[in-house]
Amino acid sequence: VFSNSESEIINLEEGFSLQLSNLHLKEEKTKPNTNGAIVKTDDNAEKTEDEEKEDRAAQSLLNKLIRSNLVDTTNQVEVLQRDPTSPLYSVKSFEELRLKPQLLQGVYAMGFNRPSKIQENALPPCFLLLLGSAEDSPQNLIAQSQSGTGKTAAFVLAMLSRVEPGNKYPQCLCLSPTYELALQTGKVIEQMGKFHPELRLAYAVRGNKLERGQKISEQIVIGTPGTVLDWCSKLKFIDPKKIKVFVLDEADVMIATQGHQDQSIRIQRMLPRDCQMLLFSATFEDSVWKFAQKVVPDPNIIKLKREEETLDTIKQYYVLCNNRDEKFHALCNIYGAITIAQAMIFCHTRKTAGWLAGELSKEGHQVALLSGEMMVEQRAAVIERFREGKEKVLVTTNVCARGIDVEQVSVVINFDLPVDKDGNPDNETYLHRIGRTGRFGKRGLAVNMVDSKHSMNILNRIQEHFNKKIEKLDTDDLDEIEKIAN
DNA sequence: AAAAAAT
Repeated sequence: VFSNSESEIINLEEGFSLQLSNLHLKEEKTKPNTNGAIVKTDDNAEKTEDEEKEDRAAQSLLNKLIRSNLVDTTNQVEVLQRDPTSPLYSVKSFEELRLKPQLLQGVYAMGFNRPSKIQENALPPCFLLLLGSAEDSPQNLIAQSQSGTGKTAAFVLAMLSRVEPGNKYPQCLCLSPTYELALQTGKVIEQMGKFHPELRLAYAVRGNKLERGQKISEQIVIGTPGTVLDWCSKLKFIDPKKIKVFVLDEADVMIATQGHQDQSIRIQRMLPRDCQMLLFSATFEDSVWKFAQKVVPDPNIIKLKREEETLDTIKQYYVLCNNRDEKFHALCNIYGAITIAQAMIFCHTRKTAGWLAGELSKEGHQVALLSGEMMVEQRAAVIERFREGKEKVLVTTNVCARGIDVEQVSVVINFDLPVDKDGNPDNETYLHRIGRTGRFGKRGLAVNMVDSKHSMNILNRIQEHFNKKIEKLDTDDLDEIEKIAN
């Protein structure tokens, strides 16, 4: 089915009927682990050179064809089942899930042909009933997998498959850490569910005001913690007892003490006992991981290991300066190089972000600013312009550190290094920030601006944590920068 | 420190 001829490629694009069986002929081998975990490893050992060459050609073509993570080069998935004796499901096609035709149509219309690695493993526990398992209740899940591996589509599919469009009340609830991410995920839900005529989505976000006493008729709700909590409790727009699926996107921040723990847990306590809980994130710091297992009853656990690879596609540099003004001038020097595609510049505070955007404008560089202190209407407009490519450079805070998916972003600049409230390096945020680039296996560039001995020390600790060299960059050497940016 | 918020 797969071929290099152009006519066939066009057919594939139009019909979305691509069969990828050729790429995954090898059966996966599973071997039991000491603590009941199953570690699956793709075995490529007996492939001939020709086969490998064919695989490589096929993969590069596919990547060009379809903007998705169809071909996942991940080599290790760790699955820890709630019941280690039950069979280990792993779906190789969306058909196996026996989705409603309207939903399958939505999946294919988005350009997904075959489940990504995380989807292969994460979907079965969400679909046990459909797969004809003896299990009667939907299973809970904690899933960790790197940026751009298809987490969003996995939990959106889980929600859409369980929703009953005929029932005009909220049945699925998804929480996002920020306004912008809620909008983005909402778009995915809308796209994937667009062939279900009756299906509606409500946005429980800042600025979305409803009349008192009103009830929400939409079957799915996506929102940010504060608004969702209000809608469930004092405003009573949502009856939390009727929620069947509860999703925490960027789950680690959603349950972290320094994050949205209070509100998320208060919402969770209002849900019925048999409500399915799905936690997804690219990172789970140790203490948060323990807490997750405490709040999610009998979870299935999926970990997808690809940290090295993520960092392989993203080149990391640092620029040595003595103070904030020097950082600003260094940034001006590389502005031309970073605007070849799109760039995101992260600052520690809203104030710095505002200042930096102002200074860059004064120098005649066009930049957009996005931070949490802005009005929601303005925030929606800015992120939209950035998505459309009307803005090339976005100066922002940690509000955009996670989840924001703009394909053209090829450079991430840490104008300030990510640190937590105690001033220690924030490794999780670092990985999330630089994960805004290098998406879909593309190459990405991260530049860290260092302005003191203290921040150099923080950078060194980040470098040690990921065990990955961060090289020095001379911002006066424009040739070198252009070369890297290209 | 940022984010969340009909406070």
